[in-house]
Amino acid sequence: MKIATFNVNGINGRLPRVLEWLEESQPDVACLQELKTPDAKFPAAALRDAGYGAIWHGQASYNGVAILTRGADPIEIRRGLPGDPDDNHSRYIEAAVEGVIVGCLYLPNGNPQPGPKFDYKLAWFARLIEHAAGLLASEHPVVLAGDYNVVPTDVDIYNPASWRKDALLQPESRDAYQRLLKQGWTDAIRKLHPDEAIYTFWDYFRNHWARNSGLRIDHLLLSKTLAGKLQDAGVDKWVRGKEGASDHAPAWVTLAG
DNA sequence: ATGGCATATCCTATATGA
Repeated sequence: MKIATFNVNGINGRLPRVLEWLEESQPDVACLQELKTPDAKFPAAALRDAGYGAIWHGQASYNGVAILTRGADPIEIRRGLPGDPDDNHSRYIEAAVEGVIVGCLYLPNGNPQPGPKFDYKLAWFARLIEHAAGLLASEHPVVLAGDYNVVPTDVDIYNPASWRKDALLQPESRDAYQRLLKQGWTDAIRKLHPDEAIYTFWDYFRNHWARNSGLRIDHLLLSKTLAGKLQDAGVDKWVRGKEGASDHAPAWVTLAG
């Protein structure tokens, strides 16, 4: 089974690029973030015509997450993280697909920091860690895939010095990511490529794509029960090089069985 | 400290992103 995560930065404007990627990469499951569309304008029909069933949690202008499954409809488990009834951002959706629980997440960016947006990021992260503990305790096979907005280590960015004040590199952000991993999750790309510089995001500024000045912020975390089935993991970097691309490229894993 | 670019919406202006 191939599971991918892709921050599309606007599903409607990006639809031709997304369909092109689905056709080429053929993921069985695709987690999408930053839909930037209300529920009513989600392009479900076009995706169904491409062979994918979908569930989505949209929001006008910002955020928004979806799970696509090839040749089937995802079975929704929940939308939104528990722990804060006042949080109205669409950043989490969870489904069951062929016996695997798939959590699709869009963690808050947190800039500028310090400030309320950074506080929200850390609070959301704490809620994710709490929810993830429950998922692990269930002993179900689980993948937590999405845009974590965290550069885990200095290997995961072309030049840490120029981003040292950014929310994505703060010690608090990195500590939260490590606390999550220490529950027993496996960062699939880093597990299979321990030393390689691998990026999933290149901003639109300063010719960063052409110079490969990227960041690794999109991650697929595997529960203990799935880590042993990890076969391959990578990034569809070619997607970022297309005309009209998102600033993120899709990341993916393949699992045995 | 700012801006560079891109997306979306209450669109010749503003908010957000990372």
